[in-house]
Amino acid sequence: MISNTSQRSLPAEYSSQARHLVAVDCIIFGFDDDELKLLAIRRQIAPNRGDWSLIGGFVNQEESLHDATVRVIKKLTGLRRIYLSQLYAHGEPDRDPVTRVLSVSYYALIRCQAHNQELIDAAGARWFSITQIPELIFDHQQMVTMALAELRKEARVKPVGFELLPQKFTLPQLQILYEAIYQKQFDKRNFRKRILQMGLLERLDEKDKSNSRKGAWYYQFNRERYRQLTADGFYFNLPL
Amino acid sequence: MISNTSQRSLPAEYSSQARHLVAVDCIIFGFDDDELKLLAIRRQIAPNRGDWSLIGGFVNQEESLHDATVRVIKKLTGLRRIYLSQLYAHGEPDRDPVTRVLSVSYYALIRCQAHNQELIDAAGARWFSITQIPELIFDHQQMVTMALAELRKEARVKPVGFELLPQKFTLPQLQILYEAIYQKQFDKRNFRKRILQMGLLERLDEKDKSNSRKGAWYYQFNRERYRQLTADGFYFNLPL
DNA sequence: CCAAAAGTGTTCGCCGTACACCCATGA
DNA sequence: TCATGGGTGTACGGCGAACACTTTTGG
Repeated sequence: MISNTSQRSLPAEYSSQARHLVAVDCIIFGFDDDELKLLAIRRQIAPNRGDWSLIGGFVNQEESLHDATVRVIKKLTGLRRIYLSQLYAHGEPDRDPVTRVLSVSYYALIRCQAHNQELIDAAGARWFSITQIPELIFDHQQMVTMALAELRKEARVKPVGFELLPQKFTLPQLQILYEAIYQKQFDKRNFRKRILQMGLLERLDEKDKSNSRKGAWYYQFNRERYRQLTADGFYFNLPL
Repeated sequence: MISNTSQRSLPAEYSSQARHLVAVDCIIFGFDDDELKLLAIRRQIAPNRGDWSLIGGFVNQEESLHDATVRVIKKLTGLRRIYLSQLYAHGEPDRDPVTRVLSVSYYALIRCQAHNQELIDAAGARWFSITQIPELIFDHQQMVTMALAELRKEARVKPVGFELLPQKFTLPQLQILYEAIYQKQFDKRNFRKRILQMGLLERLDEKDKSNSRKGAWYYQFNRERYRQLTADGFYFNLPL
């Protein structure tokens, strides 16, 4: 394929066009200590070096946006195999004060517990409760706001919540997660009824006794069943 | 601001990065002859010159994505002041066979009737019923599919349908529009009930007699009232 | 036996759905 | 007067919302 510097073989309508720096930025959500959290890092390049920033990086010549996002997340945090969804292309010419950089934001959901070790390797990475996010560079705060809105929209109609929990989880845990996402309390009985009615959870023969003497049953999300039902026209739906 | 060719004053972390061609492509919907329609044009540059294509164009150096979209639509069709919403950033390296071009797609809704004259000026532009879309270049067919899905999602929860109708419209017209969007028939009584219950339509003292002897009342959408209600936590909702 | 969290059912009101006839009018 | 499209009301069922007590068990 034609590289950046040898443009002579392109048709004039292509070669005469402006070329742009393109970055990806990633809003990474996790769930821990009964709180929804955001991963931020200290920016590693000037200007604003050391300020809090989303994970991000430039898109290489022959790399898809999705691949760039995966690469950047992997490099800066060690995380891989996480839930990723494109959010928005941010194209204001002055959004980066240095020069024009287009940025495509992605939001990501990860299971904190399964990845803590890897994150320790990421110098400067830190989790913030979404109720206490520090000042972020450029338009990153706006990206977070959009991502949260999107997460709240998605969590009603797609089983994305489970991307934030361990494979085995309890119903009280699940409810606390949803309460953290929506910053709102739900009725225990109604919440359980709705979740279980959908028939997507399997109860395991094991209890989590870390929070009570009685213990709470572990459940797991049945992905296969979800695929089947979806193919039959079923829609995940939590009227919160 | 720093131009494309004089990169020497940028920090090394910026100047060493790949630069990309970035385009916008626009899925323009209209409603006419009781059908939902898509606007396509004959591609004006090689390769694939003359093939059916979405309206699109490259993003200039100091131009936001939104501005680029407005400019491109204006230039190719004469249309302005239309409803625009960003859809997706398409970043596969080989999506354009000539060279890598990132494309950000937007979907647009316009009132056909109000703009027919301008469109006549746009050589090669044509409306296609969404049930009979011709073969489109590159990944444009996929963009249309995404845009349709998005329109169907949005039309349930936001009053976007009115962007496709004249200011004055009748309830039979409105219903036909929704039936065209969802390719599904609705019960007349229930449809009217739901729409009118929301209290967003005002009946005018005028009838459209072009389709029946009795005539159908004209209505108009009350934007101001919609803003008020939305501020109070009201959500537009059509359970179709 | 007590504290602390897990688990469970019922009632009520609203809304979505199905469904069939009268109205107005120009030709 | 009749053909054509415009307009209207009701009954039923299901689901979301509100609500309080029992169960388990480690200390």
